[in-house]
Amino acid sequence: MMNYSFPKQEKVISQKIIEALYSKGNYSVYVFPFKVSMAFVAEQQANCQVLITVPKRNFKKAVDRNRIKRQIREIYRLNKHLLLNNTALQSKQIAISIAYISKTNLAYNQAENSLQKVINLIALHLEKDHSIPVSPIN
RNA sequence: CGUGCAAAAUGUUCUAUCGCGUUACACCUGUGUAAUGAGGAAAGUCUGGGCAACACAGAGCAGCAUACUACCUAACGGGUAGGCUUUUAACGUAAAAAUUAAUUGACAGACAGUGCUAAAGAAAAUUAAACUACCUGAGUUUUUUGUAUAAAAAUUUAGGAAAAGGUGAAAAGGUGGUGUAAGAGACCACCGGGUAAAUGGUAACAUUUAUUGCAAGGUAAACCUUAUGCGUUGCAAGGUCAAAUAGGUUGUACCGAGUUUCGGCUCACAAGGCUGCUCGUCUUGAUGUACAAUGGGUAGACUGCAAUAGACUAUGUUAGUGAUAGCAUGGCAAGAUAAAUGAUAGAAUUUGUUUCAUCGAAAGAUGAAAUAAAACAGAACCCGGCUUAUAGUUUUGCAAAAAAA
RNA sequence: GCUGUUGUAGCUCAGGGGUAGAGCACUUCCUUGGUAAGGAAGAGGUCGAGAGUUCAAUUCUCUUCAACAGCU
Repeated sequence: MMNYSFPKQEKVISQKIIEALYSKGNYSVYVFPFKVSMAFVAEQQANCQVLITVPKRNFKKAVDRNRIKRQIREIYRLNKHLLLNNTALQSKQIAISIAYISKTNLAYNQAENSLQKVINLIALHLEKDHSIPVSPIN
């Protein structure tokens, strides 16, 4: 049975993690219309935490931003099993930020394909990282 | 009948699957069940208040805001009614006025004072000026006539006057007449304005009468004057709990002079706070010494904060022209915090476009199918307003044109 | 959420009621064997948008749009 829920523990809330996501030279993927970056964290309640952002510069109105964020959240919620079922993740804790780059409204099917591609790339990176004994953080 | 503009009202619905926030309950303590979950503007942050902290909040100056009258309201820069006013239309007329309807107004004061008023124009602000043109007197020249005189023209000069021309946004009441050398409110009639009184109205103001020839434009969204009001900062206010790191921090007493009944009082100095400044007022007494107390505070978390409560709201009724107020009955309805209230699929509803069919002279109407669209916009401490944005539908008003009767 | 500032030529900025300028950049000419520098001339503006006050608005007032900054 797949777990499609998306509780609050799986969202990035701490400001320190957000700074870590954007400041350090982390692993990042660029697949249109998303820019995804990833960081290793510690002492969090969930294995994988997600931050979804839509820039105010591209979308002036709060209605548009909210709608795009909700759509991205739905896409992630329905596809996160691709990442969480990966065995490489079991021993680690990561944070992911998904930024929406495009200036036009979101096309659902295209965005779903892109996000699936991104998740696969991240899973690949995790497996490679697992082969290296020393993790880059700590 | 349609179109456009303005104002007001309304602001699509249902099902399935998978999810999110809050509250309640249950237990296996992180799951389940149930209930519930965004607007008329939630927006802009333009305003008034609640609430909170700063001295339970002082005076003057400065500063800011408001500005016809009466009323409503917790309060307001908001609203209602009225007055005056702008524009348009109708009616009316020779033309106006008056009247009616809609509409406009940051609607106190420009004889308290200071400034500004370009270019153009002769002259641009307190009794202004004279370019062309007008009139009178004097001189010179020319022409006419037989001469003088006289007349006419040109020119110089001394005045008159402000009517005509031209400039300008504005040229010192307007129109018509009398008058005059020419003219002029110099005088007269009507219109407009000022002053006073009476009447009506709570008042703004209106009407009538009398009187005044009527001289000093505009700008106060220039400074300003008058009247009224305003303490400052905002929930990132404020309060509680509290890792790591760094190091201390806080309270009390003593510490200038005089006096003393040893409780204090007065004076001086210094530091700090209270609104930008001044006054006034409050607190403290440097450094240091002694004693006492363990905390203070950042990341973060909780609270403030979401309701059996209120300037709440729906309906009815009473009072009032109305805003609104009273009474009766019913209702209690979001609370997130990198920020919930959704996503996907299907169906219905409304509207547009295209095609087809029927009716019709035509405009068009009805039905079916396909396709597209369904506005503006997302609570963030809470209420009252204002402003701005809004597809489609409905209502009201206005505008212009065409067709038919 | 709250508080403020700024929009003028391609760029950086003046101007604070009387029809808009400076520097750099651009165009043409002169100078040089040629280029640069230098000299002379020229072009380029809805003064963010819409209303209002005024005879007249880039300037004053209101509304609105955009950009930027500060407060944890």
